[in-house]
Amino acid sequence: MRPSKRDEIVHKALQIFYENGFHATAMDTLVAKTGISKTSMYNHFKSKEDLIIAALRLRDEQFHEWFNKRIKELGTTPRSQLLAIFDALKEWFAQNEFSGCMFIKASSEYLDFNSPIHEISSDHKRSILNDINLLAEKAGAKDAKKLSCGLFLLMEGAISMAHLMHGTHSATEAKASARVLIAEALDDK
Amino acid sequence: MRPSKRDEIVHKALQIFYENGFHATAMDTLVAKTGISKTSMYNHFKSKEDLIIAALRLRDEQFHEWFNKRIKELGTTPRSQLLAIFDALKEWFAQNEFSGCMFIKASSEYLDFNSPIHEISSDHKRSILNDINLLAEKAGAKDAKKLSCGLFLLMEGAISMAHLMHGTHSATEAKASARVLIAEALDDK
DNA sequence: TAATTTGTGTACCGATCAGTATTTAAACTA
DNA sequence: TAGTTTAAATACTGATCGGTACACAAATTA
Repeated sequence: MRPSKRDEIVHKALQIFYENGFHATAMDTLVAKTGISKTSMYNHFKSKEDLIIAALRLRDEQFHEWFNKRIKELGTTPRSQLLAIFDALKEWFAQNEFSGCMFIKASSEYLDFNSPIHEISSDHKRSILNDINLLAEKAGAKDAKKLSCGLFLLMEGAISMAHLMHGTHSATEAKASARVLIAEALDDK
Repeated sequence: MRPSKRDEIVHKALQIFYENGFHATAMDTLVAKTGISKTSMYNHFKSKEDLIIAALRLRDEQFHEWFNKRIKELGTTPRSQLLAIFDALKEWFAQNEFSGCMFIKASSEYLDFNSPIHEISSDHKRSILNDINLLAEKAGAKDAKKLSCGLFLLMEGAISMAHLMHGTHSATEAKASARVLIAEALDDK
């Protein structure tokens, strides 16, 4: 098995699903836009849902890598890194390919809670929350769980609104509120 | 024109779109589940998109009415009403028909920024933010815009996460952070 | 009662959907 | 070089999609 072909399919499908939606992207569209034959696709994935799942797993990897790397680049201390979350978000929102959170979109289209698509999406969010929680603990928050939940919800709200309102504004607003939450969790004696 | 039939179609379509998704709900499904003939539907709406738009407008009305009413019932002062937002959300999340925000789902499926569906969704969110902002002003926040934006983002994050994680937890967490933001905006001299 | 509007049932349209069969060719492996 | 795996092109399947045509029934209006 040559893994490169499979990877090529997943990478290209991910991009097309992201900008077009899942139901709205037909397998024929994928064939037309990628130049890869349908036979090859069904050789590597037994169904469209399987391909979607693979794309979501790739996205999960990509996002985690980018998120944690960028936060560490934008902030030097755990505390500044907590705030840097929102600088990283702003950069993301500013990209013209930005089109919201892939997992929110996936779970919006596949509403069955038992669907693996829904499961992957919630797992993804849980692990992002976990990343933030580790940062909050390292920063010495008096209630790391409370702080990380607050920052996480601000982040999620900002992502949704950046998509809907089509701008980077929500990142700035989220950062302002994040500053308040961080100050309360770290400054108070 | 008898308006009752049109209303019946919109009300029933709203519910079905909400629990099944937009692309995933075929017009034939609507016919089967409502018992209303397809001819009648296309008599009142010139396309599926038109019906979706009507359903979203109804949802906007319904949500606003419920939201503002429930906040006023759950809180006596502007300040307690700001906090009551999250009690209202918790009630919403606890309903077993709850399946996330209809407008987030709509804009997740119809990704074209120029689509009227996208427009209705962003208008809806803007007016919710406006409702919160009015409350923040009445409460005497030193920076009402900042406070209302923060609470709004917490609310949006909580809605998304309640859907993904399938629980009411996010409302409680959002409320805890909201308390911090409200205290900072109202208590500090 | 006569005319008009509105809803229904049914059958249909061309397009498109996810997925498959078949054949042929190219590329890797032995 | 022979054999095996993988990709490709093409054409197809049955189901379903959004939307329409048509004939008929019920209710409203005049």
